[in-house]
Amino acid sequence: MSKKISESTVRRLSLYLRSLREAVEGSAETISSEELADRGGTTAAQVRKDLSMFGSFGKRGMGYPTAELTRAIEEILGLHRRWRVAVIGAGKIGSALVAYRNFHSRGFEIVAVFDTDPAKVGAVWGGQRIQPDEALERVVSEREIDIAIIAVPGTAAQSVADRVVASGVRALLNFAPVRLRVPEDVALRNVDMVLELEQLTYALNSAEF
Amino acid sequence: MSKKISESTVRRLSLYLRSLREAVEGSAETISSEELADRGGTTAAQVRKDLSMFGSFGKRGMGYPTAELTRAIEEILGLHRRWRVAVIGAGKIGSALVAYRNFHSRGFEIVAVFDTDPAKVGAVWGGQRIQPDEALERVVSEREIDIAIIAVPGTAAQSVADRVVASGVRALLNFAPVRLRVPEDVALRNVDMVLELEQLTYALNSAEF
DNA sequence: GGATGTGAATGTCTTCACAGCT
DNA sequence: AGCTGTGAAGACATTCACATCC
Repeated sequence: MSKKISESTVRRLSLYLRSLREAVEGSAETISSEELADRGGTTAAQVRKDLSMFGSFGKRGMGYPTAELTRAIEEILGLHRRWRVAVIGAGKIGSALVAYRNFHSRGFEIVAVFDTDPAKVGAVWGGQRIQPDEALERVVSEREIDIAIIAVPGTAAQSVADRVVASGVRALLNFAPVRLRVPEDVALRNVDMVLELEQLTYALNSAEF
Repeated sequence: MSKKISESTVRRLSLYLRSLREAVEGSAETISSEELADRGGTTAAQVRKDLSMFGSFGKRGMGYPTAELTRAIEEILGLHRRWRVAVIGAGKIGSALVAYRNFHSRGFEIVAVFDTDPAKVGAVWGGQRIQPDEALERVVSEREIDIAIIAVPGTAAQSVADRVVASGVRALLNFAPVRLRVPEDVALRNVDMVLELEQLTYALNSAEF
């Protein structure tokens, strides 16, 4: 165990975790690498390799104990604690994120929402009063935000990123269709819906040879 | 050229395309692999490899002609035509998608929206009347939907996927946090926001060693 | 017996480095 | 001279296959 962990491995851990939670609910005591593979869309060998990077969780001949492995993966992914999230941009996407129930149930707490539009500031969404853009730096550091979700137009995204990073945030989830520059100790993930659609059109377009 | 194209290559083509459009607007006649690399967050060699998979677009000593390369990549990605999209599920996410202006400007036309909730059916969003779930099969095939965006709860997602695939759709963009099973000739991309957040918490959690 | 954990083999993607055009 | 296009090398990821242990 304990080599360098690839991004794909981490992504698969999240998928295994989901299957494990279902298995725990279905009160299965153990689960095999093969079943985890099936549900996660990969192979049994891959599952074993991924897990072996972090330790030895299974029992030979038996499989993996579901409850224990669930806790182990939660620990690896940092899900043993709750995380404080700010949503920046109270447009349609921001609104959908604030209302998204899966965040809360998976340990993510939206504790601040921001917008530049004075008409929106002051409104209350899901218990959060929308705060003005000027309050960004102060509130982000006071409220100890762990993760900033950027849901502003592309033109504003880099500036928002710079400001939250300067205020101490080390993880960004960016919905704007632009490539953000961040210091290398800041984690960044992009959700880019047009890009996903373009992967689909590529597939459609090449399929009709 | 003309070997098997990897998913990463296609993803990068979308990013190059974005930079190219900016370059065209800035009226740059040509662009070098190095500049494309910079803007796309990759290396010059990677840009040249990616492009060389599809042809020989550059001039040695000069770089790539921006306008021509833009058209070439649009052609490769299938963006020389418009695509007909259905959004299934008129919740918060569906609502954000219907309102998302970048779709339309990038060649994606939302031509149908569906929901099971009788209270929502009949409402008009962005020019689209929300249609009842029962109309899914009929409308999807009549309106010749190319791409279905699945924005329903996880429990309903597989059934919706099966139905649109049966109605002839060959490309799905899934926002539900479940692994969908589709025939192998159907293109599928997932947008999974909890999974993205979990990649971030992994990074945060390992950073504080 | 049955399923894990893991080196070794294979496959895939990225980077290097330079020949070949313009 | 400058920058592309591309085989070859290198890095990385996945799959195989089997010894190991419950």
